[in-house]
Amino acid sequence: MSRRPTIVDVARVAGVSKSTVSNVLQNSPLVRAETRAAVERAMGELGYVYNRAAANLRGVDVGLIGLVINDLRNPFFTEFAASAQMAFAERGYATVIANTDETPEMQARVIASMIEHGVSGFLISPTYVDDEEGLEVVRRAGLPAMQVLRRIDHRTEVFPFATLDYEAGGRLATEHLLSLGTRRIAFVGGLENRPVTLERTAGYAAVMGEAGLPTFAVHGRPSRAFGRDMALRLHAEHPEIEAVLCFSDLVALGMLAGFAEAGVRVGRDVRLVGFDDIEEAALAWPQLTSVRCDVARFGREAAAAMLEWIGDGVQPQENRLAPVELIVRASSAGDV
Amino acid sequence: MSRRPTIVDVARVAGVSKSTVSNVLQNSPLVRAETRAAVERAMGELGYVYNRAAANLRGVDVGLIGLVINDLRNPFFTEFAASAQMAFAERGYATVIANTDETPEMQARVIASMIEHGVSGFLISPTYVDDEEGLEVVRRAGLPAMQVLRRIDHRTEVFPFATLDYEAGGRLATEHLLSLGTRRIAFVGGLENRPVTLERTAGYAAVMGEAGLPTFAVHGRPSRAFGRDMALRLHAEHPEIEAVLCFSDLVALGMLAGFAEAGVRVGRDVRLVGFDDIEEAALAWPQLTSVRCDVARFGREAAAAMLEWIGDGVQPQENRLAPVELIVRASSAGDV
DNA sequence: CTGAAAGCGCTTACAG
DNA sequence: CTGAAAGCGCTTACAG
Repeated sequence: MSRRPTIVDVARVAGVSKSTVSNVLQNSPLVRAETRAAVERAMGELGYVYNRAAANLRGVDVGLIGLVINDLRNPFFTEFAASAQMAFAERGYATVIANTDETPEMQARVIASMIEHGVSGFLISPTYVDDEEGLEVVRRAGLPAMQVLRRIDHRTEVFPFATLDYEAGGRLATEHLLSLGTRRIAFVGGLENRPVTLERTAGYAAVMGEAGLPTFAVHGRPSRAFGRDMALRLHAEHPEIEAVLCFSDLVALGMLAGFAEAGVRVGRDVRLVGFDDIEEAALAWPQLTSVRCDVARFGREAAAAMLEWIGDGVQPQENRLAPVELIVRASSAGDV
Repeated sequence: MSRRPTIVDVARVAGVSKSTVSNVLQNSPLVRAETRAAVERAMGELGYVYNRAAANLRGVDVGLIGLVINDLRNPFFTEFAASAQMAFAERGYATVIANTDETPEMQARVIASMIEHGVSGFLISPTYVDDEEGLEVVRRAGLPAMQVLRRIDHRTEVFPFATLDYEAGGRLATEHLLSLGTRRIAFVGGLENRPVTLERTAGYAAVMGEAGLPTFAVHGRPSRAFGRDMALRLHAEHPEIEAVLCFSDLVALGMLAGFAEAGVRVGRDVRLVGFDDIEEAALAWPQLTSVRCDVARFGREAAAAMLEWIGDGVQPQENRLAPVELIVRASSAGDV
């Protein structure tokens, strides 16, 4: 574990000055081809590795992006994080990822830590915080940051916000269920008063209202367990419900299990629609109709917007809604 | 976006030298309480943030760990990554995470990038590579690295290996099925000749052999889709099979869907056991018997071992097997 | 096209 | 207990 070679070592071996080595590193057009070759040979010989910390000190972009995720274990966010990370990697950026587990304290700590590490910018899917202090430290550090999927700071002129067009998804799903002739449609899942819940519910409520129908919503943790419980409860207490639009596929998959347990045939006795279209939706039985949110593409686009901001200084638009799409399968439409 | 304050600015405001500021930063016991207080006040006033890159240059541990994951989208690895990351965060370490998507090229690139960023060590769940070059660059950089969950480099004296005791899991599951009276037990899933597959199959094969029973194995991608296909095929072509031990819960959940589709009652007509005990196992219908691999604990322990290595120089033992446990539910035992 | 020199923000002996 | 000085590995004008 001897000292790692530096540009000075490379320079000595290549018989040039360290400035020249640095120029090679910078891909400067100034340096002659033979010189470059000699330097590169020396690097290979010595096993030289670039020291970004040193470069950073001189004010160069370190090539590090901070990715702060409220719940990395949720497949939806995992997909987002993985897609964004890989898009960054393709452009030569490494990604510091942290799971805040929905705790504001964790979020504050990891953001502070990432600033210390000199990240060039942030993509943050934030935890809901009471105070508006959440992202203030980022602004003070003068770092570009985008809020994705959840907006906790209303200053979108400072922290541009990008998400999927959930409201449109809610509309599409509800219109679909109406078109099948169902009238008594419930909305299940999603924590009350969360922006995401409000958006997903809004499209549903709007379409129901336009059709002159009453809404019926039960909110709660968007988990499989909640879905299962609600399926059993709806079956027992509200057998009149003909269709359910779920806050998320996790809830819908839980309801699928709960209905199976209760002997209710999904797609026939009751129509079920999920939200997100995670991989499993197509593999469940019956297959789950769902609002597809192409989160992989969303992740790549968010990464691209961030890099454009860092690289060319073009700040992303304040609010960006990525389109969604309804994927119809057997859980809502019977034997399709 | 003016220049960020440095220790020199803090020193000026606090009326001390920059050495003293640095001593405060290092929590040196040398500095007087009042001086420390004055320095901390100045830091707060200026919004000072520590610059780790600069500290790193002086040879201090940057507090960055590299986490290289072959498939971050797989919930099993997500859980591992999230647990490890959070354990590192608790000890003040940030984590650079990269998904290599099972490609050796990606793996080589992200490892190189992390070395440039000055990580203090690696936790690597590697991609299978043909050449043995995979981790060589890490060794040359003199960095500590553990292989987790998959061993691609046999030099465990250099790259200690830690995984879960899959063979014991296979034994437990097979003994359980035998104890229920089933004799024709198949093993489904897992890519052929992968170490993980071999380990998970080994326990099954050993117990079957001891019981004087023949083995029957079908290998393939450990995905839901594969599981569903195999359920349909087994039902059609091998109705004599009484029980199935799956390579993973994903395969088992796929089989659950496939059997449902085929009208086969799992837990009665056929007994099914999964592997990993992901959250969904307990929420499927029927609930899935599974070999529980406490990957969250495994992630925390791997992180702890890494930090001990970095901090105190104690290299982890060469091969470490974390215990597993069989969780019996309805898919194998009927109405339990 | 190449080299000598200054400086990025910190830490670390060392002297006081 | 505190400060002056050197140096970590790089980049960046600038002079040649």
